[in-house]
Amino acid sequence: MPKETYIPHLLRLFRQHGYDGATLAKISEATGLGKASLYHHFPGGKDEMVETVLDYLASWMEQNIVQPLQSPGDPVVRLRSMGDRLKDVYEGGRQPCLSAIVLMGSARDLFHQRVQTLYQVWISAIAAVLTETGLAPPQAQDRATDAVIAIQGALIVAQGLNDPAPFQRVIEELPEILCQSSPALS
Amino acid sequence: MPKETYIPHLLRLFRQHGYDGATLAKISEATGLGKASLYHHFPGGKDEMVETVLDYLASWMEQNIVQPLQSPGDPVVRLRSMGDRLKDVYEGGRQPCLSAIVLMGSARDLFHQRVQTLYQVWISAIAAVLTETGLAPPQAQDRATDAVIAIQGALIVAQGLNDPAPFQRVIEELPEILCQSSPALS
DNA sequence: GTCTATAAAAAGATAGAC
DNA sequence: GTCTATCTTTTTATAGAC
Repeated sequence: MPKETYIPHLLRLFRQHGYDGATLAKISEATGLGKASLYHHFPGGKDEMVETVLDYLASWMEQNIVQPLQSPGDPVVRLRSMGDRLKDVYEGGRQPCLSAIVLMGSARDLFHQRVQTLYQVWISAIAAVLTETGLAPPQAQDRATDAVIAIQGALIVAQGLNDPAPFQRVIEELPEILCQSSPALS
Repeated sequence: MPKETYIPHLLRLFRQHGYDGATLAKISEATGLGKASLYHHFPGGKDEMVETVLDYLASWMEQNIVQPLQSPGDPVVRLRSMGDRLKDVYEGGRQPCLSAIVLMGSARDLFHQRVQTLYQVWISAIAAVLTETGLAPPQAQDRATDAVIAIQGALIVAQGLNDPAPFQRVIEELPEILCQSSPALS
């Protein structure tokens, strides 16, 4: 099987156990591949596996978040579509964010640049939409940052409370709040 | 030295490397104690070390967050004092949250109950302040949850962008936003 | 309370057959 | 492309001296 086949398994596993907690034994079990086969697909070992998944997530974000945000139409509608995609990828708030996960392990330095770029791209895409609504660029940047803060925070709190409701509420409310003329989060 | 001596070192190390990434070798180096000495203080190994640090953080939160929030005075002032203490403990946004860290490793199940209780206590304390301002209990609960979401999210984004500014901005703005009659975050 | 030394287990990685 | 078997290194944990 081509190595792309295993990206969903790897994503799930790294989200569940973190970089350091996802041992080759667990990866082997989750993918159904022996260790040697894993090294055939990913000669660089775990690092290359995480890299592959992060690359996949970057292209997922480009396709499912950034491009839809750049398309024409009502800003609120476009932000709602972002929310729908986020509910998909985070399974309604039941799954944590891999970017946050890799920031919190011994692999932070290794992948920090990738995560930073991913956040920057995401924030910029939201900010571009908000400037369309008449918001000045600096305020749009702050408010877009607050949007990502709310999403990431909601994922953490949903994990902590073991209840996806906070995440879902944030996703519902975010589009309108972001487009209010009186800033809510910024 | 009594084992409390090593709590700050352990806190720093677990925040930096996560539960799985903080090996006994690193802990030994950070504390200046040999492995055998570590087991003398913490017979339960790493699990007991994390437990000890989480217990410390729970009592820190009771003293520095919950009690000040319950004291008399202007709600905005009390929430600002919470912000000051958070800036201390998270070193201005340069350090991640240990609660979030333990949620994202192989020790999640082991410590999840502790983290859940900690979040619940924190949210309830904020909600109690907000009901004082005339907010109905359900809305106060939601808005208090949003406050913790904003704080946790700001820590993640500050880590991801490698820039403490988002955290500091959230801390500055939070007290007023929470006490606005027109809800900002909820 | 701290150390050195050592054991036991787990994790990462590779060789070579099929 | 996948496997079994093996090897190396790291990690956790303990025994026993000081």
